[in-house]
Amino acid sequence: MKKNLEKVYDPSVVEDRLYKKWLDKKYFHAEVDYSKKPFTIVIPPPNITGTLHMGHALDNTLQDILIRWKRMQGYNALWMPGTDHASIATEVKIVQKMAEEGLTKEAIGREGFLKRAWKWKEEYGGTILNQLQKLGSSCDWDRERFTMDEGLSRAVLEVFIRLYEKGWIYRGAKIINWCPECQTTISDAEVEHEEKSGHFWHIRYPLKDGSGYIQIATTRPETMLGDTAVAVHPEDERYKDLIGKTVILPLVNREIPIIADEYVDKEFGTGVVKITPAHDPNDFEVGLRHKLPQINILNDDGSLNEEAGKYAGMDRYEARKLIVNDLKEQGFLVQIEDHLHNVGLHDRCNTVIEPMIKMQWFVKMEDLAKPAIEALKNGDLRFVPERFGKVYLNWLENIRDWCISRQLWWGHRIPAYYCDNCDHVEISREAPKACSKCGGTSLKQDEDTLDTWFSSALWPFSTLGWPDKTEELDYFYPTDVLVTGYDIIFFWVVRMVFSGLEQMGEVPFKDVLIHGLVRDSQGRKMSKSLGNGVDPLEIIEKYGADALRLTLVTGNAPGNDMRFYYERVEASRNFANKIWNAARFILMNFEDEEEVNVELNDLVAADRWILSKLNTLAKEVTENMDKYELGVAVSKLYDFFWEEFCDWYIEMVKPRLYNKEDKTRKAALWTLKTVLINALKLLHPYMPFITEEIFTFIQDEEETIMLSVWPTYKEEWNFSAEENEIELMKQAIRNIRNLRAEMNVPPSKKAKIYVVSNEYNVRDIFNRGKTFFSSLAYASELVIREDKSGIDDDAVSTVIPGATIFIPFADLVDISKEIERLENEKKHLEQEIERVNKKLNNKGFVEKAPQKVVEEERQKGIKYETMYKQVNERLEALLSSKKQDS
RNA sequence: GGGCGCAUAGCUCAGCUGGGAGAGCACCUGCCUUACAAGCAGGGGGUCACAGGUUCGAGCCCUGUUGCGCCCACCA
Repeated sequence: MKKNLEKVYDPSVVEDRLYKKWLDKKYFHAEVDYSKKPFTIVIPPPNITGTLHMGHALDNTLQDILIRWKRMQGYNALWMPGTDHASIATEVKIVQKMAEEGLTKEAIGREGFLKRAWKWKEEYGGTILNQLQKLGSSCDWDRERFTMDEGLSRAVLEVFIRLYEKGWIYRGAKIINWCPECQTTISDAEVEHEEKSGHFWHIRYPLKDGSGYIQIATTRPETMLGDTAVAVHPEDERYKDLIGKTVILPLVNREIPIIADEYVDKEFGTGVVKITPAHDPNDFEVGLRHKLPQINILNDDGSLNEEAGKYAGMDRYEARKLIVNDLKEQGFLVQIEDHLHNVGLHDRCNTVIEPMIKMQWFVKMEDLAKPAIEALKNGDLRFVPERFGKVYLNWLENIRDWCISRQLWWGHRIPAYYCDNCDHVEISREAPKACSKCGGTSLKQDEDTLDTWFSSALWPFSTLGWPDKTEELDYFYPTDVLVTGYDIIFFWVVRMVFSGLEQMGEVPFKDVLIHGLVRDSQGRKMSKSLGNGVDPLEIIEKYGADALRLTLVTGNAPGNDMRFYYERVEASRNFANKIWNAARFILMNFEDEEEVNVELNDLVAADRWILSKLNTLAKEVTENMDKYELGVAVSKLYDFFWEEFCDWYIEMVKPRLYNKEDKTRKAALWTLKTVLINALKLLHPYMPFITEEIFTFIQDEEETIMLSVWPTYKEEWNFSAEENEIELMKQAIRNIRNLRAEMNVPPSKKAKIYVVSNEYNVRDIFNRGKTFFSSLAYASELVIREDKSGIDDDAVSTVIPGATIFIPFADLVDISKEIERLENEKKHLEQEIERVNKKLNNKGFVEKAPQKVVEEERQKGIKYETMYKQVNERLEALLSSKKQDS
């Protein structure tokens, strides 16, 4: 080592250079290798329309930490990357872009549209992956996949056909969620419920026999145009006699029956419900039970159709106003009540969805859900934190059939072919040449595509080559952990689990690590419309990817939301700066050294202490990471590096480094380098760039820290005696600093320090600590004695277990102030002794608490007793000398 | 209606299986000490939301209460 690092660390330069090196060297690439254990993560594929936001940054930082860590532990670590075609999001985007050119989907046709979409994908689809690289993500880019790749599309086709053949995919006219804006069906999971203030319109429907009226209440009066019955509860005394009678639907003048159904809640509203089977999921069910006609009154764009008579062609809300008005004029409207109710919105465009009956494709969920439920219950699948398992279960246990067809073009087209001649439906991997039933040759493929989540549900195995029997699949599946946000459990996690179990016979991953949302500093969701989003790339540009990554994992427990603060990024950046400077300092001192070969026997107490601390650190950090406690792990690393290593150890060894004659200089250098390298390794998953930059600078023999060996606990580095010794030194130094600070003594003012102890062992410790003790405690000289003879009576003092330390600040110190200080300390010690004694005199504690805890408490008691005696002695001496003075 | 989470220092949050309350930022004091002022040393500040209970011992476990937030659900 001859040169040194640049004075200032510039992440923007270093990060790009290192990432390129990692790519060139193919460090991220994983090949099947049965001699090693695999560790696999599949990325939650970002949408090709996406650009990196804080949520991605968090999600991918967590994954990268895990994958880098496992790679260093010797696993064959594969992080499978790729993107999702995101059918609706992408299609909307492309339609918008076409609109700017004055074009529509219909105008250019399906083929033309898909051509454009693919072109768009080629152009922008990789954007987010490039951005992930800026973050340092160590994905195996050679294996990048896209949900509409040839292979993955084959997987989709295969799954569709298999499920169809099992009878688990079917086509049916059922009530579905329709988005009038996007003009497509959406699944239940895509409907967001929002409480909105609306009205409750009370309307009376006249009885046909002229005997009066029956009063209903509705929040959507326009749907009355599609009413085909009025329902009451079978046991409702008020209406019992009316069951079976007929009412005349106002405005429409349709005769509809009064039926009885348990679905009606007697207590709610008037106890009478209008039944609109075509536009309400419950009414749909009621309609089926009573064989009611279904009258669809809506067009696909949300306007009313010809069934609506004079209201045909009007927008649904416009019609609502008019209908209310007409009802009022004709005397059918009884009252209008303010009412809070849940409105279903499409999560993509916030349009109020309309339930409608349409012929669609569905996945029957019952049999698929069962094994997925079982997998969680029997422990094959585990959520971290565990509570999300309940969310998962709750969803699966109440799941309804999954509507998978979409009236969109961008996606996997449904492999259903309809015979023009006989209406037979042919499900086939390839377009059939002739109808298998009638032999007709004119077949048309279903126009619809599949829900985008249908393909992402297969991601953990489709990316590994399924349906082919590949080595990759055999080796890397099931994956080890899935990292994602809680907002996506229903959409994706659930569907991957049942798909994996069904197609592969095994869970797609063992653990699901759930994280929360990154919010703005005020706790609001980051959103485009609010404009409060923080761009991760700007943060990386300004502070470095390491700083961003560190910020995102620090002080956060799994599953909890976090707020984003610039101050916290600065703190992270400062830590990177600290690491850099520590390394620079160490290198500086190596400048004239060719090689440092040291044995453990050569190490002094301070060296052993830090080594021992490092040893414990490696153990604890690994344990924390095993439990996905990344935030805890990283804060331990932070504290160790900054406090123990920089603030204490480096300061302790400075005198040894500066003295070229010092026989322990080499030991210090060796220890500095050893601790630094191991700390860098432990930090590498969190801060990959700066650790790599320093590591490769120091280590000539290894070309990357990425593939270096993860530090483990070594019995020979366990030095508990030296740990205690140095902790005692630290306490002495801290006490002296306190004294000086309390008396406002400037650091430039050095002072003679006396250590008085009647214990040989303690004096020995101070003797060994002389070198650094003097510099850290601002001592001009350190005198170690057996008794206090010859020390000025007005010297200030401080007490540590086994020793009293005196500083003769004769002219700086006010004796009465010193007495006050000692009295405070005495009081404090009295309190401590009392607390300890209380515990030790408590029979319950001594008998029931673990031996270790009791013993610890005894030791504390002994320690405080000694200190108390020392303080008291000091105090009495001062008091008597004060008397003499006066 | 059901489920879940949160309530700890001025702010934002950690606190792992119960064993003497922590961090970052902010604030106050003193230092440009030859790695780092993006720094060093020191300091103030908390009946861990409230009320019960279990325990030798509770921020942590149990019950209830209050406040905030989230998710699910077909009261029209």
